[in-house]
Amino acid sequence: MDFYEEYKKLLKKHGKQGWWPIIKNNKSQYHPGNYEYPRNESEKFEISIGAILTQNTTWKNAEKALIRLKKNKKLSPKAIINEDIKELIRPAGYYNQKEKKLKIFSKYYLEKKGREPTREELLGLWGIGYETADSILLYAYKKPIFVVDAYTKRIFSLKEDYETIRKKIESNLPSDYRIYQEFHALIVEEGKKSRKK
DNA sequence: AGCCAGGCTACCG
DNA sequence: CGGTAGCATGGC
Repeated sequence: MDFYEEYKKLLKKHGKQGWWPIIKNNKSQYHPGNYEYPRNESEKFEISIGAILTQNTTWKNAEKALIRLKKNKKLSPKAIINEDIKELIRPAGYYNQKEKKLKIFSKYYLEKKGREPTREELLGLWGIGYETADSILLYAYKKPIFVVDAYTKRIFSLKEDYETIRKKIESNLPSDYRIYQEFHALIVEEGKKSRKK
């Protein structure tokens, strides 16, 4: 399958998606066509936390949790490590597991002292699997790594395992993080719409 | 009123 | 290895 053609078709159909959203004034701010995000460390951290919160959950619910963390000044590695955040992240579901995941990620985040994370390190953390690791690398660190999700498999009828699919798609696209970011977001948009009918 | 969301781990055979 | 229960809230 020519995934670059599929990408262009979806782009024409849905337009630029502006992922990953950043919380501003208590709502998700998308930035279509602007690939400069994230602009600082706290935005990188926010994207990473959002990637964990949205596991098997709608963005709407993850967003609620993110906003509550931010409102209560708890959207920082230290606060997440030291405070009880279960009640704040409750809307995102699985709050017991997700609190643990956020604490583990936050410790790792501090320990690496500003150095960029590696894929192997992220995958080694409890609570971070392929999709979450790759979302962090692609959207917070602009690494040209394609994020495979359930929609990707369904829309293109792909049955292989994660890594096989990822490499197959990557080898059919220009190695440009902006295209990877857009394509994954477009697939989610297409997947959400095509399910409702 | 059940099914599913921008998954992952643990455990089973 | 492949398959699946459990985790939990909120929207439709």
